[in-house]
Order: sequence, then structure tokens, then C-alpha cells
Amino acid sequence: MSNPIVDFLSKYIDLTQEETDIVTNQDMMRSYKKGTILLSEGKIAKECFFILQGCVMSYYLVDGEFKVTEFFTESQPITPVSYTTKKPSEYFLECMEDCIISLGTPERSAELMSKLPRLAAMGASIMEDQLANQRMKYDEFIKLSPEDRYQNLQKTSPDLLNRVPQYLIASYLGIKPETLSRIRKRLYS
Amino acid sequence: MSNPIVDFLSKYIDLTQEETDIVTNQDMMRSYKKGTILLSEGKIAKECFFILQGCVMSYYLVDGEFKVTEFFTESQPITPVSYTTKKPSEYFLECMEDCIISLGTPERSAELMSKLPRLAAMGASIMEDQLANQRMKYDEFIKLSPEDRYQNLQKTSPDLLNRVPQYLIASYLGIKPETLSRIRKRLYS
DNA sequence: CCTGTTCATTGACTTGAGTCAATAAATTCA
DNA sequence: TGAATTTATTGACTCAAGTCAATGAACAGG
Repeated sequence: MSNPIVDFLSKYIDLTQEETDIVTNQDMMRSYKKGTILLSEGKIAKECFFILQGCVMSYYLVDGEFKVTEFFTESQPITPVSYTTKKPSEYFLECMEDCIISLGTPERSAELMSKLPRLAAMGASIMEDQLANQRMKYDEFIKLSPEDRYQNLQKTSPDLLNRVPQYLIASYLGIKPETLSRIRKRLYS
Repeated sequence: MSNPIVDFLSKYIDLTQEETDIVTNQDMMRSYKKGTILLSEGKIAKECFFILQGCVMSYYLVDGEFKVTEFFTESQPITPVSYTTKKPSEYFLECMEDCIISLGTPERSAELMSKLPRLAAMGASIMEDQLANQRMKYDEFIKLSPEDRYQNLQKTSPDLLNRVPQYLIASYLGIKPETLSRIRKRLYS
């Protein structure tokens, strides 16, 4: 029986059966209802996440206004900045759908590392990957107009457009819902 | 005699004298004239960098137009996406001043890792740190207006404003030089 | 199935950034 | 130093995104 976390790790190194078992066993998962806040502004994240099922959104609340920065879906890890820095989070994490999520803690990750030393080296690769992704996201934001960003999103994550209400997509693209509505009209009519 | 790279690594773990010596010895540095291109679009990065002295800028060339994404200065590491992915770079790296830079290669870094296993674990922390920084940069870009971004830059890196011409700062902020000029006028007059 | 709420669209108007073009200031270097 | 080049400022105009407000569509809960 396959485990999404094992699949994820397999992108970086091949796990032995024993290692697979260790990962599978130590795995702790929970389910959350749509609307559940996984992390609030001002709180210190005690856990990191790996999404098995569902969709999670990160956003800031600036002058009472949502500023969406990311949507996470199946097989994506979420390492809150606050989890790394141990300082209060500046943003929220909220479940956009009913979710099944695997939780990580510093303790359990240390335990896992001691059992699987090979994982330690892999940690850098995973982080490197995520860093490269984050950079590309930033660069894309700088390079493209809102309209181009929307078309890009359609290409790269067409599913998102159906899973998430448009006014949140708009925020994610850095524009107002009315503007997104007009962009769509401009493009398809 | 202190070594900036040793100082940098010391933020993550304390190095023994022996370890310090290894890092210091294996260190390979070069100097570059202002205007030198360290990495071109289309080329695969064979090296990563650590800036000992000077300033390096990364930028895309989109329809013949500069899109500045980052300025790197003293004691900052630069790991080009292309260095990680082994694919052609989409952006340029250029020296904005005469620079002294330490070079890293996969081979020499592997060698270093084998001599200093403790460094491997640290790799993940360094990457984690950089990831957190990159996220905050992105989030700030989403949250703030061009005007606020300029004021923020003044606070966090006042030196940059003197080291780099304004039209490149403008590009970095995601606006045109004329607009930055007007923002400055709005703010200080 | 109806009702209230949330989400999406549209219109009229404002505003801030972009564009084009000219000029001024600052730098470079022969 | 002085001429050439690069960088910064300013003005007049355009245009895309924001704002405010109203209407319509989709959806959830009783």
C-alpha cells in the first residue's frame, strides 16, 4: 500500500523497505474540517504539515483585508516561517476544504533523523528545491502583468481555479476581484 | 585572522579550530571587475558564490528590458537556481562593483562535506533560513505598495540606495524610474 | 424548495503607474 | 578640464487597476 509521504521522499532518494516502514509507522495524521485555522497570526507554529488530501491557503490580514500568498494542495509540505524561526507567525494557514494532513514536530523529526541518517542530507535537497520554487514564484510575480499571471495560473494549476473562489484567486494574483472579473471578460468574449 | 565564510557558518554551528582551518584552506576566491557577468541567461551555472566584497545583481531580460530581482552584498551566499537544477539559467548575475567572491563547486562542496560531516546537517538549516527570507520578500511584495516598498528598503538597506543607481532600484521595486522619481518627490518635498 | 448569504459581474468614476519626450544633473574618462 | 554618456527629473497624456455601488448568479441551510 502506497504512502504519499514515502512517494514524496522517493523523489530525493530511494528508500529501503525498512526505511519505508519507519516512515510509514511514525507517520501521524489528522483530519480537519473546511475552514479550520491551522495557524493564526501571532501564534508560534509548533508543527509543520504535509497535505495528504485537501487544500490549505496562507494569507495575511492587512487592515482587515486578505492578502493570499499561497495555496497548498496534495503532496505539498508546508513549513511555516514561524516553525523555523520560533517567532509569532505573521500569517494564517486555513483549510479551504476538508483536509487530511500529516503533522511534523521538531521532536519527531529529530527522532526520524536519528533512525534514518540519510534523511538529514536529503533535508538540504528538499529545502533547496523549495527555495528554487519560491524564487521562481517571486520572479514570475515581478516579471508578469496580472493578466499574464492569470493565464499562467490557468496553465500550471487549472484545478485551483475550480477548487477556490475567484475573489481569493484575485488576491493571490495581487489584484481585486472586480479586476479579475474584467480580465476574464477581456480574454474570453 | 577572521574569514567571512567562517563567520557565516558560525551563525549555524560553532566550528572547532580544525574545522575552521579546513574551511579557510579549501576556500577559493577570485576578484571581478565591475560589470562582469557571473552567469548569463541560457548558461548552466557551474558555481555558486559567496560575496566577500562588493555587490552582485540578479536580473531577467524580458523583451529587452531589465527586471531586477535581487541585490547581493557582503557575506551573502548566492546559489543560482541553475546551479541546483543543472538547467540553463533564466537570469543574469552581474557585478555592480568590483567584487571579491568565493566560489563553490559541487565537487569541492562534496569534498568539504566528507571532511566535515557536521556541515551536511547545517546545509538544511542554511537553506531553511534562505527559504524563510525569500518567502518574506515575496510576501512583502504582495502586501506593500511601491511607495511602501521604497520606504521599507530605505529602512532595511539604506546603503543599497547609495551603491546602486536609482533606475535599477526602481526595477527592483517593480516600477519605472520615472515613477520612483515621483514617489521620492511626493515623500520628500 | 425557498430564503439568506456569499460570490461574481457590470457600470461610472478616480487614481496611480506607464509612456513618450524633453531637459537637467551627475559621472566617466580621454 | 571639458565633452560624451549615463542617470535623474519633469511635464503632458494614456491606460489599467482601484473604488463605490448596484445587480445577478450560485450555493448552503433550514
